[in-house]
Amino acid sequence: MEDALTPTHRQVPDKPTVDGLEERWTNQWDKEKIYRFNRDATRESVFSIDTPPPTVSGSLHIGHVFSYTHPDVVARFWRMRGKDVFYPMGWDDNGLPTERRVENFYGVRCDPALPYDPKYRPPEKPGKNKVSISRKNFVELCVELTATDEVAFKNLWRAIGVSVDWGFEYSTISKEAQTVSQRGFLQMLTRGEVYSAEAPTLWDIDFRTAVSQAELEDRERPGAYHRVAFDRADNAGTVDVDTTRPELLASCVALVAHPEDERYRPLLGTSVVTPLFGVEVPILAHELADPEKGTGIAMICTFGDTTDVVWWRELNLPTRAFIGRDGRFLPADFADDGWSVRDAELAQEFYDREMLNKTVNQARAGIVDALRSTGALIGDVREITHPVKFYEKGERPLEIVTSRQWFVRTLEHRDELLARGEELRWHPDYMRHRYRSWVEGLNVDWNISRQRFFGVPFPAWYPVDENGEIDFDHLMLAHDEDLPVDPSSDVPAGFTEDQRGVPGGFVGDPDVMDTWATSSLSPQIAGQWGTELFQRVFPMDLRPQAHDIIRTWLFATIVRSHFQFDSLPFSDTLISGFILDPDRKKMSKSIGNTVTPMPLIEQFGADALRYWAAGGRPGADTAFDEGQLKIGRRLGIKILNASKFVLGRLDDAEIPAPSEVTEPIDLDLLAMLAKLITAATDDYENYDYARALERSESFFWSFCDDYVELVKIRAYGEDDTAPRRSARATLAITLSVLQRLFAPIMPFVTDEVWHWWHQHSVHAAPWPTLQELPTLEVSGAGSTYGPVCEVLEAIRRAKSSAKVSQRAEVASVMVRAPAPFLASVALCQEDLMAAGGVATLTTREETELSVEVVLADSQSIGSQ
RNA sequence: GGGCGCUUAGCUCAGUUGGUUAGAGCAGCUGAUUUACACUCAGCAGGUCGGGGGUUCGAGUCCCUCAGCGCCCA
Repeated sequence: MEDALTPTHRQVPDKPTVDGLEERWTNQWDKEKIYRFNRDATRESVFSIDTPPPTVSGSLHIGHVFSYTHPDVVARFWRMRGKDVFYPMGWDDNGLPTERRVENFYGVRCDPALPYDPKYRPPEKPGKNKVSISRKNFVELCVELTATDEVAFKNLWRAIGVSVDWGFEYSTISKEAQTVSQRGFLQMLTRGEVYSAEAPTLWDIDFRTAVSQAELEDRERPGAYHRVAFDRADNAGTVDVDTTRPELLASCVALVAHPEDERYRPLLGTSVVTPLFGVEVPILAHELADPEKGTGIAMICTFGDTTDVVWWRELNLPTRAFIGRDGRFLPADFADDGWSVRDAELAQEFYDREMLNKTVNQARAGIVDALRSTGALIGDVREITHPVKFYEKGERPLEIVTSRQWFVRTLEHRDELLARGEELRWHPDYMRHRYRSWVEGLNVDWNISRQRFFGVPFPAWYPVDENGEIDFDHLMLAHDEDLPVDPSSDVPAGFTEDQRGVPGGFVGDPDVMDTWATSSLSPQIAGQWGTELFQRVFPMDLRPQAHDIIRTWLFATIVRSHFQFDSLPFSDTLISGFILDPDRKKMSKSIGNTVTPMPLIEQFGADALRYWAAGGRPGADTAFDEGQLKIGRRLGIKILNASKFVLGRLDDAEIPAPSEVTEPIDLDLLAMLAKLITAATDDYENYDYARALERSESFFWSFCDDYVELVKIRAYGEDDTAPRRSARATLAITLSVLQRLFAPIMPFVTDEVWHWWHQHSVHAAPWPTLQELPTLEVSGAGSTYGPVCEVLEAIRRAKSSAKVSQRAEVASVMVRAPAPFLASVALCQEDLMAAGGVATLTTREETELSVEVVLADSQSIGSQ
């Protein structure tokens, strides 16, 4: 500890500059391996960070600088506090965003039916029409492109001084991540936490994949209410139903009204007949039916939306799902036993003519015409705007199709998951509400299978029976020691490749895992689950992330850790806000208001960007402000110059010890410094780096402008006197502390100035403590400094209003004030007179404070 | 519809448990200027703390209510 703080030399450049510090110190840190994790560390001494792996297929923007600076600042603080900081870095490269980027970048499309071409190269420029290539070729291109993307990301991370240990770099498509992911899956399966089922699934008809509840978003879309008359089965009249989706009439399995709704109560338990198809369906009651909506009675179809799924499940209704994976209507058989249909032949004929193979929109047009001509459509169609569920990356409304998917049981663990959310420490605390309302609102289990290509495959195969049918009930799983496996090229135990897809043989599970199913294991991947490392770093200390992925990444990570380890995956989470453009709009590629960071680093310096980022408090959306970059740059320059000034004059002798601080003003400054250390340390421990910065910054500017000005004549005088030694010791101590307080936020400039008088990096130096200071009475801190500065200000004000130089001579100063104030001034009288160029200073005890300043060669100027 | 956050100087934001005259930076204005720093320094000006009501000796801060903005969930 002591050694790292003891100055070894003084070597101050003539013209210090903040330009070029990034490359110099980044290289030096690499060389000295400052950020390398100590693998022998015990869990107690470790501070581990569950770094967010960014989506590398996205574009780099200023938001990355913002959100990655925050955990880095925290990491640097704890490193200086003596923790063994485990700070890995990952890249999230699997998943749909990468597939889309590859499709557009190369002009290709994956067709799993095509054979692999080992010599395939994509066209130089993407053509107008996408070229179909095999799955393996497609995946190879994904791997290739993400590798170059990752280099660009890594360059930025290094440029802004993110202090990760690059020895722990991972990517979510790597073999290691796939192994962890498949192992996690197999163990969930063993414990019964995951299941596969043929079930209603949220489905994007363009991407041809299932999506999960977390990937939904509502979009306002035009729609129309159609009032449709259903004949009562007893012919006692009609029941009118408003619907926005008349094309689902064939899938109608019931009508539903609220149990308390007097209008429909008498009808509960009776039946109606669907128009056009003549299918008899019951009228049922359910709380979710909204009496205010339309006529107050709704059609339940399998499946128009997620409410239909709830009704279908809770009311035990039959399934008549006809929308296929391409969004077109599938064949229906009205002669089937499950139907209670008046005239099956007529229904079949109508369906086959107006519905079969049609898109949703085409079928709707046909149905509406037919309803109108039969008189079942009541009144006019009423156009409305209503929220429609979309896949967040999709372009057309989601459909709900029935398909076989893998689900994680989240619903039945809702209460435990809510409790985990309460257990977690959130910064800021109010972000816990986001998690709670998400978990409370879950209505389907977490679907983790995607019908896509670039992802982690499910380590499973199914037997094919003698008739060529897939037997989903007799799953064949990979063995742990064989992981990772790809069931599309690997073969299950006891089979050979030539048995693939033939009767009596097998097929591999065709799907890949949702990207969150892998990234939710980031602590296991980064911490190398299964090795000795894992016990040293898990559960992690900190999960930093943005608030938009609380319902996905944070939630999913908690689910996995709760199941696997019966614990939280991390004790604290630090939620960062979004970056807004200067007009306070969210930055996004589509609006075109994103800001590219690299040119800003060149213009202002990485420290300036970090300064701006560190000003954003946890959770607060922050506007991008170039003005803040200028101020950050200015602060960096000031740190250089102040350090140069202090150290440049201390190069001819030893720096006096703390015990040699004897002058009251010096002791008072150190008392204030002690308060600053305590407060800033407290701020950092509570993840309030912004406040720590603010305190340090304001102390630093006062130190430069007031304290240094006050003592510079005493400190740099000719004779080696006790007052001179007192000032020199104070300057050295304060500078040392301030350089370290700024180090987490401005790592480049602080390491530059630290090396002017120390051998090793400031980032390996200990965090400042009160033990470094002389013994002090802290409670009255500022009682001398404050009054002295007030008099100094009065002198400056007098000079400023007389429009003369601050160096102008002052003939006399008269201070009138209460006794304690005068006593403080007296303690620092010589410094004050020297700093102000004052010839004579007199005091008089009075209740009101006033300072009278008489400039040399001038009129008396009074001021208060 | 439910929830969360925000609303303080022209702009960006601090303001810890209610307690002197509400702070900072930027921008503006007035000046200074060779001995650390023009990427500087000093000074000035600028606010009925979103509106209304309440609790209190005392409210930017606590309570109620209204309005606007943003986000989350349904």
